[in-house]
Amino acid sequence: MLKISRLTDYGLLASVYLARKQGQVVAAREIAGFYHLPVPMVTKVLKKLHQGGLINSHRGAGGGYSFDADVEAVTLGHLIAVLEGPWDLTECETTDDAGHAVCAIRIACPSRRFMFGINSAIKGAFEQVSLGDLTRGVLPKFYAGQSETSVEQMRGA
Amino acid sequence: MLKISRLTDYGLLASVYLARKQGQVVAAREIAGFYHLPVPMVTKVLKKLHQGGLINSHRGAGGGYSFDADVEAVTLGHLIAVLEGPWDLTECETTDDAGHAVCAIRIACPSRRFMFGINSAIKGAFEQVSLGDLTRGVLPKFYAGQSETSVEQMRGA
DNA sequence: GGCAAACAGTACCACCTTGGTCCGGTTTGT
DNA sequence: ACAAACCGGACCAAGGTGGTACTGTTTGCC
Repeated sequence: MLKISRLTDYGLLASVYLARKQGQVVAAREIAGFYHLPVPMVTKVLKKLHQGGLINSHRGAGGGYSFDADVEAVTLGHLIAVLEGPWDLTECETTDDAGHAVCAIRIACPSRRFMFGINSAIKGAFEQVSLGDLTRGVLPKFYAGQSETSVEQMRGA
Repeated sequence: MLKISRLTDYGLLASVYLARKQGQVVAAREIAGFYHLPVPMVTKVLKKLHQGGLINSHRGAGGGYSFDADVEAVTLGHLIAVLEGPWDLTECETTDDAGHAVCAIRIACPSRRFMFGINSAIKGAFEQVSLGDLTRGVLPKFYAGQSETSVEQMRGA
């Protein structure tokens, strides 16, 4: 029902934590402790981020994970893509194992074309927020005329 | 995982069907037959639409549902709000029965402020599409510079 | 060399939501 | 009176989600 999974949420928190300690090696335990989250959940999500190539892992004693890239080069869209996997608002374009469209009325469907547009809009919105924005807690250019203003202002609107 | 429920999807189809036969009374059976959907599912969703005040119901033999309003006055956002109920990308602002915030780290959370913005962006996108647009199958002003063009063109971009 | 810290991988389970069905009741046109 | 159609539930199976546990493997450090 149009919700991000909690795991993805944890992933964003972990990413921000790592980004704020850019270049440093941080153990999963530390992140879990900071946010009061179950350790296994945090390790699970960190694995995903690592497999997605967003963070580096360091095994062995004193190991952990580190974010070494440019915080501006990573977008919220990128993070969600890695954490949530490929997603779509609808099954309009989904195909089964045999490659056949899941939706039986696909051709005649009145909403399919729109869902594609809405999808793009959402992904576009995600793409406009960088990890740097997240760590700073400041809105990016994304909202026309409200560039670099605090989100608090927006909430009042 | 960021998907609208199938029930909501059915609701959109039913709305379009009714909007195309604006003012006419149509039985749930007819809509279900047209889209090859299970009748009880369609009735369920029509009930929701009726309770949400979007369509009128006519009981008794020869009864059914009718859409009598202006197709331009109803937005996709309105439809989804009725069909999906109140939703949010995250539980950032969700409160339990006692009115306490569900999220334990709400104040310090680095992504909360952004989720609010993204949420608004998505709801805004939904708000830009009218039921009339859906029935015509044409993109509205919503996409700057692509006003009133077929969505097919957009897909190629 | 051995211990412990920390990641890797995988299996497992309880719970909730979702999609779908069914049934008895009420309204109303013919 | 009868049947068509909505009304309002209860009900159930399946799948996804959140969370736990356990067994490796790597590596720093004494």
